[in-house]
Amino acid sequence: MPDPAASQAADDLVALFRRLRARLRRVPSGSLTPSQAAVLLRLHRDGASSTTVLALAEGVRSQSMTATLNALGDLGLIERAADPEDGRRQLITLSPAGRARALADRQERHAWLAAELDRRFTPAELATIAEALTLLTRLDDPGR
Amino acid sequence: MPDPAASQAADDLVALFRRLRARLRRVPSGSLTPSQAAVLLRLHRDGASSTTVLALAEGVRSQSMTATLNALGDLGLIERAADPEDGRRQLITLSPAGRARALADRQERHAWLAAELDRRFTPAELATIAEALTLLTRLDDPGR
DNA sequence: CGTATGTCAGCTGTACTGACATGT
DNA sequence: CACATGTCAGTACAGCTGACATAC
Repeated sequence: MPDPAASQAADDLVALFRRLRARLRRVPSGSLTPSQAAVLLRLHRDGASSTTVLALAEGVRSQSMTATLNALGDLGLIERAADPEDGRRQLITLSPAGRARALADRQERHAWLAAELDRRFTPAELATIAEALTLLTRLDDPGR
Repeated sequence: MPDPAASQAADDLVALFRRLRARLRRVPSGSLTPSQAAVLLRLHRDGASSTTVLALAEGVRSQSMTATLNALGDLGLIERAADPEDGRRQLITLSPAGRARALADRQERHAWLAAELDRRFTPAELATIAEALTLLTRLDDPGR
């Protein structure tokens, strides 16, 4: 039987997720879908990658990542090249258009949420939130 | 230009959401889908309701709620009755089976997350998290 | 041969919009 | 009539599994 505080926090976390997710979905965000934007940003931050690596990083299956990459490819935002060292692998990089889009989209995507956080919370409250978010990333650590 | 701390928190919040959502999705949870379970729990907590009211509470359109309610109806977990005071409205209540399922599902659904929180965090850290979650619900407040 | 990478096809869950019947 | 409630049909997104080709 876990700590009642943990049980309460679990309830709150799930409830917050459901409601905030619906809220975030309604924020206009360029023409890219959320998963497309996430991959674009990751490529911009971490440089060239591959389907499998991106899938692991985003926590999805490689098949799902393939679909996202196909969409980004159709939009001309990424380029694929065979890895000279391993013919199975594809090196995926941002096209020039993709680089520009990553920057623009980042601005647009987080503007609403950042403004809301800034507007609704004091610096002290923001510090508490930031600390909790850092802690919560532990939930996503593998295994232990 | 918002506080850089707000901007950073917005980044972290979105990233945490993406990854934690994927994680939570993989937790086995009875046979009910997440949205079905959420509606069942709400009916159990708040009593009889209607399609429109439930849709507003869950932050979805009435058409989407209709689909969820149809699924719950097919499972025999809810009952619908015409509102005697307004023929357009349907009074939706839990069936006896629905009441039992709501309780059982609640246990099962949050067990994993509560155990993880309990396992990975100290009481002090849990307190920080609980405080931040309380703060963050403000984001979902209407308007101000 | 077994393993790893990546793709395609098909399914599910969830929400959306538009069109519409019905009741107030 | 306008308005509210609820439904059905069609579509989009994002994940999943299974089957498979290809390269190591």
